[in-house]
Amino acid sequence: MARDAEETRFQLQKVRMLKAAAQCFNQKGYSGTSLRDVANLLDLTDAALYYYVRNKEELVYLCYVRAADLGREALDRASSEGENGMDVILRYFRYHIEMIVGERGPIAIMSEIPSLKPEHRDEVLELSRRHSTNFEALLEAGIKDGSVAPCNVRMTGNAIMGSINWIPKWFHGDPKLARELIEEFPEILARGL
Amino acid sequence: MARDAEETRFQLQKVRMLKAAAQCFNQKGYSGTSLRDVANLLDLTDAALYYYVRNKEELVYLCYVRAADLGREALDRASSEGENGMDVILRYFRYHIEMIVGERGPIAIMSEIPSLKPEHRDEVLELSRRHSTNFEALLEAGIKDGSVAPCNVRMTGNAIMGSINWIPKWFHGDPKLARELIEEFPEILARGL
DNA sequence: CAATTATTTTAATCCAGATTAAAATAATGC
DNA sequence: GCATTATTTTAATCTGGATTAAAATAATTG
Repeated sequence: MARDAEETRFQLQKVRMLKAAAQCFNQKGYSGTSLRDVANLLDLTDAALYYYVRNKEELVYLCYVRAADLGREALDRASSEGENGMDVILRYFRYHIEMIVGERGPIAIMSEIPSLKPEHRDEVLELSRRHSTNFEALLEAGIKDGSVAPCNVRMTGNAIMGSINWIPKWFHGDPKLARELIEEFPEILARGL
Repeated sequence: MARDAEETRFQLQKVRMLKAAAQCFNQKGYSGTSLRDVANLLDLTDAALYYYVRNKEELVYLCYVRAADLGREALDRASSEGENGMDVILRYFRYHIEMIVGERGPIAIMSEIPSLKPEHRDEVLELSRRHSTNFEALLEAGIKDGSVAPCNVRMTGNAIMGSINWIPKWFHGDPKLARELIEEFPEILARGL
C-alpha cells in the first residue's frame, strides 16, 4: 500500500508546516500567531493542521525539536571532518550560523518552553542540555590538543551559545549582512578562545 | 493633597507589580501566565491590576521598558567612572550581570515584542537599538585608546550582547553559580576583545 | 472503475482568560 | 468624624482562537 510514499509525503508536508510555523512564531511571537496565520502561509484551513498535529502545543514542541536537530546536525557534521579541536569548532560555528541565516531561526528563542506539557518540556530541555554538553566536549578536546586556551568550559560554552542563539534577534534577512555574518562571526567567537 | 506621597506609593506598587510580572513571564512564558498568576503573587485579584495598567499588553511593554532601563543604568554607571575603555567595558559587564543575576531577568528574552502594539513595539526596539549603539561606542572608545583590539564593532557588540542576554536561559538562581558568573563572566567576554 | 484511504473543508462548539462596571473597602486630608 | 480620593473586590460579560465532528474532495490501490 505504498506505505513508504505515503509516509514521505506526509512527512514532507509536516516539515513544510513546521517551517511555516517557525516563521510565524519568529515574526509574531507565540501568542501573536494563530493557527490561521500558519495555515494561511500554506494555503490551508486552520482545521487542516490538526491532521498533522494534535494541537498548538505540539506544533511549537515540534518546532523546538527541529531546531535542536538542526543544531545537532551542524555539530555532528563539523565533528566528523577530522583536524584539530579549534578547526572543528570553527567549522561548527560556520555550519550552525549558515543554518540560522539560511532558514531564519528556525525558531529563534525558545521562550515558550515553560508552557509546553511536562514530557515535551523535559525532552526539549534535555536536547538543549545535550547540545551544550557536546559543544563543551569540543572545547575540551581543543584544550587537550592545545588549539584552544584553557578556560571554564561551562561558562565559555554558555557565552558562545548565547552569541549564536541571539543572532536571530538582530539579523533580519539582509543578504549583505548574511555574508558578513558567515565570514566574520566564527572568527569573532573564536577570538576569545 | 500629598500628591508626592500618593505618586510614590502608586509607583512603588507598580514596580512591585512589574517585578512580579517579569518573574511570571520568565518562569511560565508570556502566553503561559495569566493576569491571575501575576495577581496571586501580589495577593491581589486579577481585576486589581487594571488599576495600574490598561491591559496585559501594557504590562509586558512596561516590563520591557524596565529591562531596558536597568541595562542602560548599568552602562551609564560604568561610563561615569572614568579610566580607559577596557576598564569601563569590564565594569559595565559586571554591573549588568550583577543586575541580571540579582533580579533574575528582569525579563529574560523579549520574545513578545512582535505582539506589542506598534507604538510600544517601536519604542522598545528603539531602546534596545540605543543600548547596542551605546555599547558599540564603548568598544570604539576602547579601540581608540588602544585598550581594545580593533574589530567589527557592530558584529562584536551583538556577539557580546547575545552572551549577556542569554544568561537567564541557563542561570536559574544557584548562588554558587551566581558568584562564579559575576567573577568570571566579564573576563570571558573581554577575552575576545 | 469500485473501494478504500488520505487530506481538507465547513460549520459548530467551547472555553480560559482578558476585560469591564459597579459596588465595597481603605486611606487621607481637613 | 466627614468628605473625598485611592485601591481592591465581586460578579458579569465578551471574545479570539483553539479545538472537534461530520461531510466533502482528492488520491491510491487492486
